Amino acid sequence: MPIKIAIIDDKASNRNILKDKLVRHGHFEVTLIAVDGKDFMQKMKELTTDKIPDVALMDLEMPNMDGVDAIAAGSSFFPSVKFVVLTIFDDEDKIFKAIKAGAFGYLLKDESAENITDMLWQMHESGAGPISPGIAHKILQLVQNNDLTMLHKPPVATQKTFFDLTQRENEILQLLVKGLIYKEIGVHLNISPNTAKKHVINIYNKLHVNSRAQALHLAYEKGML
Amino acid sequence: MPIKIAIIDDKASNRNILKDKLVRHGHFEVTLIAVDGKDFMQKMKELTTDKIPDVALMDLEMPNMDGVDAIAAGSSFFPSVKFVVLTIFDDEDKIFKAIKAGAFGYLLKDESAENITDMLWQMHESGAGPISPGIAHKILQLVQNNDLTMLHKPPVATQKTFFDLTQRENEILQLLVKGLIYKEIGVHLNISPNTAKKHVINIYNKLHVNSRAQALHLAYEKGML
DNA sequence: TCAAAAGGTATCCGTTCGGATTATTTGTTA
DNA sequence: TAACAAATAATCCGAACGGATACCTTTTGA
Repeated sequence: MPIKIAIIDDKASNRNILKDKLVRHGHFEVTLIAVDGKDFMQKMKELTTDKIPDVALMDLEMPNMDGVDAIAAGSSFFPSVKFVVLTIFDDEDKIFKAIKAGAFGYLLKDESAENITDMLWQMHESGAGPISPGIAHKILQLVQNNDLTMLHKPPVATQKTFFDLTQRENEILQLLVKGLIYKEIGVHLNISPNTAKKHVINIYNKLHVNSRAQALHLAYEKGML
Repeated sequence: MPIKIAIIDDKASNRNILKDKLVRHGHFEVTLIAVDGKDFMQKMKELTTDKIPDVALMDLEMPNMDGVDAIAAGSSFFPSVKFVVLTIFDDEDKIFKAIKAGAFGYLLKDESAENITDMLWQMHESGAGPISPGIAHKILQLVQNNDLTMLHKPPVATQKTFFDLTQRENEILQLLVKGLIYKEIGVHLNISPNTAKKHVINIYNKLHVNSRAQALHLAYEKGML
């Protein structure tokens, strides 16, 4: 049984070349191709079970919904999918955000095509997430330097990792989680229920969801509380 | 100029085989061999400047002074030396401790000799610490779950059935959590949306709540997922 | 200083939800 | 077998929600 792959990249040539390399390998089957995170989430919802990918190769910088957000949302809603970043970016910030969002691997695009397919195959064999050597090194340094220590005792910027909710929106998210209705949120914050609603809708847009339940799901899964 | 290597391992056969492989490669020169951490520190102090190793291949479990302590001490006193763990242990605890102690790389002994020499050479070329794929994967997971891994706090005894939800009700709760609406729940379970709704209302009654958000809140807080 | 970003308010509309009620069918167990 | 829990299903109603849109004020950053 071939490994089912999803490719998410806003650049057509990237998508095509990658798909080519994968199918040529023989053990891979590309079951989903998307041009950005939003497109990916959309298409995932419409897939039949047998087409749900084992692996999602995710670019990072994309319009509408970037890779980090897509991984955060995707790994919550489709936990069986292994999200592997495939990008040209190797800065610690992006690496860190992607990992915290739920990335299972992180590959650089300057890796040779053979290396990429090999590492994906290795992942299937060993169960270990594929990571480019240079990235592995940076992750190690991340652990070494107290970039992690700040996470032991969350100072301020802990949940600012993704989705960039504003101060107010975070406040309101906390109340949403408790199950308050608009009217009650309004009372708690001394604002109109209409305003509360406006904020909530804004939150939905940022999280790329469209109901309380979905928002709470994401919030809990990604530790935004 | 060859890369100067130190080998620290309490097992003679390991030391010899490794040394053999390295010298055979041609680019390496073994300038120090020690049987444990203490021996390593001792011998380092007596080395002439031109013999100070570039890399120290450090086993972990050793008498007198183990690898972690040796890395901690060694990286303090000899900051120019890159300490690379070479061991059979791949548990997160050892990995984490070694990294915090100052390890620059982490290789597993089940790596082939060619791989090890290759990765050491790569390190010299790229400046990135050599890390076995399986280890890289675990480090990534360490970053991902560091709040759990580091401050491992077993919450409460496993609860299973808190509010005596029936089988079906639990199924439906799972779907509720994902943000499905009645119609969708019906489709997923091949039942009428009305029935789905009935179940949900029943769940609310058992949990003593009256909205999806509140139900999810309880479900997450009480670990019913 | 001037344009964005963030926060606040309101209204309209169709959909979904939560609650209550009633009823049939299928197991289980006393 | 009688009683009961669980699952299934339908209907009615008012409340709440989600989405779009338009407008205003305050804060902030280039």
